[in-house]
Amino acid sequence: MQKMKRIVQPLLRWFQRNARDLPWRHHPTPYRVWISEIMLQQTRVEAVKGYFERFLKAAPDIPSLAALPEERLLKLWEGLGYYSRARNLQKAAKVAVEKYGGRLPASYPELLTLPGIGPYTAGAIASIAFHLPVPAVDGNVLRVWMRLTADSADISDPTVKRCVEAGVQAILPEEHSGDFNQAMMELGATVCVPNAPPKCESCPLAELCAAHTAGGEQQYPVKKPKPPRRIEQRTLFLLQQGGRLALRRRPPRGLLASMWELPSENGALDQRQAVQAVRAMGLEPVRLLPLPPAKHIFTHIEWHMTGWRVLLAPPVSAPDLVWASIEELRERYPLPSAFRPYLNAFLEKTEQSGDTNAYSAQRKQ
DNA sequence: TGTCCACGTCT
DNA sequence: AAGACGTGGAC
Repeated sequence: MQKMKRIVQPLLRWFQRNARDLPWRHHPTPYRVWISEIMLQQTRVEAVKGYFERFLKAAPDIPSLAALPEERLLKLWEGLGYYSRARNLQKAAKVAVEKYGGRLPASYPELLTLPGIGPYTAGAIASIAFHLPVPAVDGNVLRVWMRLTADSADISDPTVKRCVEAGVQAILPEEHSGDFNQAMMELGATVCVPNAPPKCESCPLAELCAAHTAGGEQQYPVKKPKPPRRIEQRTLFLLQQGGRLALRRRPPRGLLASMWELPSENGALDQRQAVQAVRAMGLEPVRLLPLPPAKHIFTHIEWHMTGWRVLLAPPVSAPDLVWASIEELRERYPLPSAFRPYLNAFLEKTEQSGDTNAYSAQRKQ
């Protein structure tokens, strides 16, 4: 498959002229490349842009990342999703401090041992930051490669990815491995896009592309359909008292681990059941007002939510809850996006006038 | 509305 | 090997 060697020069030249100007490309130090690559796992460039610089400011180097309090760390990650990425980032930072003198190790196999760094990310850091000749095959590269070779193997199969890694390894330009890997990903993100239609008119590799010359770009890549999501009914409570809102910490494992949430119960509770549930938390409801239903879609679950706004009789004592002010909702407690519709309902009722805070700003976008 | 991106990593 | 783990935007 040395034939694929012909893509190298046109691709590198195309990348030189068409690389997007992205914040993490400015000073591609190992630390910056690492943070950006973890943020970019399963996450679009546009979503990461708003997080990268703020994160770097809060944790400018590996020791400061290792020392960040967990709540601050998760707050910096709030809204990005896959929160275990943030925890693994910090675990790896601690390993780097203890084992590698506060730096990332400059070798692919050592990078692979760090939490949160798998084959793709190890390849990306090794090639982009350390200029080592290692492939970095992500979903973009896989799609580009399968189209270039008109290969109808199922990319859900892990062995197929290993074949593509071997193929890239065989043609990788030793002196420009990082640029080559980035160029493949950039082409996949901006030209050889998923779904209809890839922009073959502006592709530097169109004439070398087996799928294109056969007129069938869109048949690739082939992959297994995903299993359907399961639907869960949840009832959320907006427990209000003196302008503050009750929050609860989620368990440290599983869905939205260690994030904060609105107190909630399984099932769609009617008013009578909701009163019982609130009493079971150690609180005395004065009035319950229904809130509109909302839906949140995770990869594998759909939450169908109903909500109750609950006015409480003081004094109030519930051991598992904290009472957060608007300021603390914004600055302190990491809250996943799933709760935003109901947090907004609280803020709309609580805000004095049209002032701006983090959530009302997000709401207006 | 629903489907896809989104192989990325961990378990 | 296959399921868990978020989010938002494009179409």
